Amino acid sequence: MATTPRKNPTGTSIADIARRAGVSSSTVSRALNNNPAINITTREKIQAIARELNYKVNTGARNLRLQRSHTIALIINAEKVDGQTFSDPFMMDMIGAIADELNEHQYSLLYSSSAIKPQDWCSHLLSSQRADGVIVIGQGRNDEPLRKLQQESNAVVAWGARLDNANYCIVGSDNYLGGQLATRHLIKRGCTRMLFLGDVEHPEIERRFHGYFDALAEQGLSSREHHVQSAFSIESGYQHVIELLTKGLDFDGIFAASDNIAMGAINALREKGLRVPLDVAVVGFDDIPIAPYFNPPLTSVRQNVHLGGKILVQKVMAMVKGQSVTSEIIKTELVVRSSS
Amino acid sequence: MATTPRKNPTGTSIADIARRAGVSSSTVSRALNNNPAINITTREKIQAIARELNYKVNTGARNLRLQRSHTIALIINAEKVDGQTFSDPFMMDMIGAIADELNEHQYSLLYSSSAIKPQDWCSHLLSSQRADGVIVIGQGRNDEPLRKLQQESNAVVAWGARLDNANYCIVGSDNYLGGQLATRHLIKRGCTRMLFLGDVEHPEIERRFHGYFDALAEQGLSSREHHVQSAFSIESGYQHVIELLTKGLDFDGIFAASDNIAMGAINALREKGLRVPLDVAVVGFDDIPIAPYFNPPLTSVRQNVHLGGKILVQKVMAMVKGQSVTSEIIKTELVVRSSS
DNA sequence: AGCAGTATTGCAATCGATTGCAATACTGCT
DNA sequence: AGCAGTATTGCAATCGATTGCAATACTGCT
Repeated sequence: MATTPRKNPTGTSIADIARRAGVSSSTVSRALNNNPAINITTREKIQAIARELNYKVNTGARNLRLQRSHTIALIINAEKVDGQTFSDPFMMDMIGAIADELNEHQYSLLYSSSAIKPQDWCSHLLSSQRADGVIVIGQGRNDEPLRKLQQESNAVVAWGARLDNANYCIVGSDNYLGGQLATRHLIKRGCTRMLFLGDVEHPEIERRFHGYFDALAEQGLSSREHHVQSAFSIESGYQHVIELLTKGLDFDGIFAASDNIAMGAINALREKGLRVPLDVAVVGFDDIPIAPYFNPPLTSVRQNVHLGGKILVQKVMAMVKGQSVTSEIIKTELVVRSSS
Repeated sequence: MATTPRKNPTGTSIADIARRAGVSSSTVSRALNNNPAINITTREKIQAIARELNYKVNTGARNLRLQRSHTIALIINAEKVDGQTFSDPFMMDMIGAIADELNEHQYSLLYSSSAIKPQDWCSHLLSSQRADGVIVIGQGRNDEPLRKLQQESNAVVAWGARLDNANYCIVGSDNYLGGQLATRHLIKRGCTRMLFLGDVEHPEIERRFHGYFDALAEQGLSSREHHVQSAFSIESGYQHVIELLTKGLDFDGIFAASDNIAMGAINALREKGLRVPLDVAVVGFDDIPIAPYFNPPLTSVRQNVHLGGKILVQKVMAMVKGQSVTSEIIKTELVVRSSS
């Protein structure tokens, strides 16, 4: 079945309504904006005509005149694996939360995956006046592009971890606390030879590692191996643990930097005949929707994604309005299940 | 740390370059568009100045003049569960694929979650000239809003199942085939008392059910229970199976309309002491990234999400260009793992 | 030098909505 | 009737980029 396109009659413009109502477009514009300067009778007549003609304001034209875009850009700053877009339920939740909150503010959401090169962020979004502000999810291994973006714009908020030389506003989970909670829990469960799985080049992961490291130190313990370069994917968690076990590394507790990594790790452990949590206890991070339904149900550090999305939007909106804004860290909590 | 906003100097405009170069803005515009009517020397001089001033075209203004938006709107048409945004790895992959493909075409992606009411789709996106075309993921229980959208616009593509009275372009997986493949596989595995989990009010699910139903009929089998109203969530799969088992329903095979449902179902089975696949074999749909890492690894019908995203974009772009376009069904394949 | 013919450039309008200011219409009063 | 004062409305410019058409500059020729 072929869907043959018809020419879209470009819709109704203010000029059309003006002609129909026998007034000037200024009057129509004011009437539609409910400007009390316009006589109530005229106003209602014009509004009726607008309804009848199914008039919808041309957002582009209005934004041009008003020198704003009424749009926030969202950049998912995550590297792609094998040309495949990074896929994490955590992201989906975050995007949803942001979209809903922007909707509350009557703002549009311009979505950009990492397909746009960081050096083009500015040109693509801000300089070309496409967005009033930018939300970036993830700082990446190097936050240089983010700092540059902030320099050229006045409304950038990133989801990530607080960095010393960051000039942009950061909203993120208390990753350090999360790392501590997870590790203390593993210690309490009797683990003594612990493994951290994650790529500490990512600031957020580094904070998680730091909390983990300090919690171990509290008890005079040290980490078996920590600099495991692991992306956020299930596959990488699996691969790394297989490798480590093949090398004969001995451990009884794993703190994984994400639930995806944790799930991959558990698969590797199972494959090598190790039981979770009996032989190795595992704690993840994120508490994605599937965590309680994994086998074994995953102990995880919960990030409050919906609150995070909401705050990200509120910060960026405040900056757009010219208000001054501070970074914010959101509490994390440990959700204990059977994997530990 | 407070991030104090500075006023954004609105960037450089063509007029600025014109002043600087001592020419008219027409000349600048033409030079920047590499119009050969402009002397090559002038052209290069102007381009150099533009680079120096870090000029970026104002997309809004250009689009207004050119009567286009160079933007495609993406609507995730999925109901929310408990006010939480629908979250499925499948969606994330799809969004990523669409974003990447649009990026190839130099188009922007305007994202709208289901927070916008369907009756507002048109006003929000098309009438207000915000998007040249619309991609809708999911037809929902009732595709009336979609049909209306198509009527008012000339570029709507939906991801879903072919419906008789649909006037819009549809791209989707071969759900019927998927249902058949899954069911024939279960039959071959020796299942005779089969259960379908899914909400057949959704056209896509209905197709899956139909394939399932017909495959059963081929062997003279019938479905134990089919009209299980199950959303796409893990929780609902879990809940339904718990209820059915509590009612004492007896079955040895499950075809779940999504991997999420399948994973929930498996949890319920396990909780009730049933083994997968020994007591009950389970097949899901989607083949989300976690499927092979679930325990047991999930047999599932794979949807080619990346191809799907690509085709969705190509269709909508073709329609925007005024070309005529046909609906398209993408092959599905069964990926057999240990859950069956 | 003068002219036709081409090469370059600029004027002015346009896309649609908004708004400061001026113009007009109306009101109520003496 | 005439006037001040208020209530309504419209003119014209503006946001920034683009483009048809006209104007100007230049080229090469006799």
